[in-house]
Amino acid sequence: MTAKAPHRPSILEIARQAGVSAATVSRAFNQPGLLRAETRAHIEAVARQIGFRPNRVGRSLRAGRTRTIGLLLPTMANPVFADCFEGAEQHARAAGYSVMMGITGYDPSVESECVQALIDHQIDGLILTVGNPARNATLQALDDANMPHILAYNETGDHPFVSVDNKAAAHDMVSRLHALGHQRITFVSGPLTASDRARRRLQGARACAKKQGLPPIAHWSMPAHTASSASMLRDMLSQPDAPTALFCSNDFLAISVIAQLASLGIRVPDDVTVCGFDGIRIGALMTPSLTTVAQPSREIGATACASLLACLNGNTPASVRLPHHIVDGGTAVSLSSPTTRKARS
Amino acid sequence: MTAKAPHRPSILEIARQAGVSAATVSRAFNQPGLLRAETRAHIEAVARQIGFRPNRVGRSLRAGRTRTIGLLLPTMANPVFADCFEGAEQHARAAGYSVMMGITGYDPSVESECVQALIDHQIDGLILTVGNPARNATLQALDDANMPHILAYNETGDHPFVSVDNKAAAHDMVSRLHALGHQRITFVSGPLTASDRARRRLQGARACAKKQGLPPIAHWSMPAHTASSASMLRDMLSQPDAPTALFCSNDFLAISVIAQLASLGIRVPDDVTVCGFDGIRIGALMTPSLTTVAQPSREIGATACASLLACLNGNTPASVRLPHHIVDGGTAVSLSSPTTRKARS
DNA sequence: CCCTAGAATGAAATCGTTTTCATCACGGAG
DNA sequence: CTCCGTGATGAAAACGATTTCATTCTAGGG
Repeated sequence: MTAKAPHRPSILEIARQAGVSAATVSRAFNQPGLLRAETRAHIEAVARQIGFRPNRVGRSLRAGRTRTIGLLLPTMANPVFADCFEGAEQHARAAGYSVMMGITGYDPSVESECVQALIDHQIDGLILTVGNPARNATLQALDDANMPHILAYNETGDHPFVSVDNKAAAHDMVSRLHALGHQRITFVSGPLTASDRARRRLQGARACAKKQGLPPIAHWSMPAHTASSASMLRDMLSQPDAPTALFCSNDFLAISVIAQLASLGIRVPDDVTVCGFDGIRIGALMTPSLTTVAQPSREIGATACASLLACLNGNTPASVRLPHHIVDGGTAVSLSSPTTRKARS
Repeated sequence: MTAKAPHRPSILEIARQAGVSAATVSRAFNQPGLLRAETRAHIEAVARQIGFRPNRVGRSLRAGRTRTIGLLLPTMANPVFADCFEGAEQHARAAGYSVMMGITGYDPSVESECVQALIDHQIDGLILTVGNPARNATLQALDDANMPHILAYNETGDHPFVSVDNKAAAHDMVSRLHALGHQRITFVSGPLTASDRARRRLQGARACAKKQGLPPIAHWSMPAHTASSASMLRDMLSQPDAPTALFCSNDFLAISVIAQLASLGIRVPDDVTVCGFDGIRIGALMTPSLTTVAQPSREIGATACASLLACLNGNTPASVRLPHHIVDGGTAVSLSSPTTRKARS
């Protein structure tokens, strides 16, 4: 029917055409110094002419390593992970590594299924973000399989990680809110209390409140991005001691909360201050722009990748916390001057 | 020093421990029907006890296929591609395939570099979005290498694709703007006029304007998301025949344009109507929410993957255009009632 | 002139799996 | 009783590369 299957040329074809052995062809690519300049040039010429490219599967099998790393993230819909991914992918490619992906949706069973698949593919190492790193079966499996890995965003004592200091960052944000005159601050997180990041951020926020003599920070756990959570917000904000500032555990949630408040006729920041955590790009493009604490997601990915590759070269991995910084936007204003927003635009 | 390298058990270990040959172990996994139930159970027991998992590299080498597909996208920062990716990844995983990623940043040289790497890894097929599919060297290389592939978002006569009908979609949007009373509409795109999608959308928009007797649609090409483009916007909107509606070639750009207008004190939609293209989730969460034409990105990814897998099973791939639909948001209002927005919130 | 160190190359084993072909035992048809 | 098909299994080749070991050849020292 169609043209005959094109049988990609193997190293033996080149060897035959060049009148040398397969070993010599292999050396021409891997240890050119061992060959006479003349032979090497000849082999290269033949290879180029035939369009030869070494088969990475054969190479991987013999070499015992694939020059491929795994990357396991909860979702790509959150720009935090998208940026992290880009940072890691770019770094990996620059180093000659390929990237095999898995998306877990925070589901532990998908996590281990993906990790198993990646291990089966003989990846050299893995960068991953899990829902909850404590007593996590997937991480245990990685240790058991002796698979080098670096956590991104997660923090735990048992595994190397790259993240920001979530506690300190949340501390800074609460401190900033306090400086703006806010006293009653509520921490808002998604349904997953299982998230170690949200938990640390809440801890940091509460520690700051305590240290600065603020009333204790309440914690609202939003069910989902549905309509039901809007009425919940309304009820909570109409209580006698309603908070003047909402500190959302991530930007995505903050944007969603602001949208729901808008649908209730509650204005941000005039009626209530809202801030987020992550520093996603789109937050700066909203009006008013989102006040948040930015973490360097792209660098987190790149650093995790660098760490992992170093690890593959025999170095022992070290955990890193990259710097964060507060982004002053328009969604958080001083309590005493609720018109800041107008001045801003 | 540390524990001896754990030498992942191979099929021969299992064979020895089970007292059978390697072939039999292989069959226990691949053609269980050929074995006596007793032997199979025994082998399975031994395998489970030892914790054996077949090495996909060895398997791939012998089988001539890796059960891995490539996915090459311009960026993950745009939720359109993030969603597409998730759709494809999930579909692939459900079918037992793994995904190897590449991010091109619309750079043709990165495109071909990544494709070459993927081919070297012996992927079975590839889903990709390129900057410009016409006379594209990368696509040519795929054909030459006889590598099955499906374009996502791109459209061309020479390769199978999955997309939406960009012309018709833009046509619909202009029609909607016209119905709202807008006559002077400008199409705004990014710096890359090379994008075949933006080009098709512009064509569709202009076709609609012509058909409905509107003045011809102007085309503004924004330099980048910098400050310089803001002053450009101001100048253009202060011209005598300034447009009343801006149709942005994608949501990301629309959001950026709205932010720049805000910084100029130009209100959307009160002073000018803005709409986008893509239907990214965050657009619905902005206030006012973004008017746009939504394309089913997740399904585009999933469908492309389904097409590709069908293709790997011998089917001839067919191009598909999935349905789009207009999302009426708050950024586009009727010219006669500029207060729609307040009524909306 | 002989011997040897070293450079250049080839032959063959190897990585882990699949698959073809051969072998063996067994049971039923003749 | 013989023969043969069939079901169950094993031995070995194959996939494409790398790498060890052996071999050949050359040049230089004694």
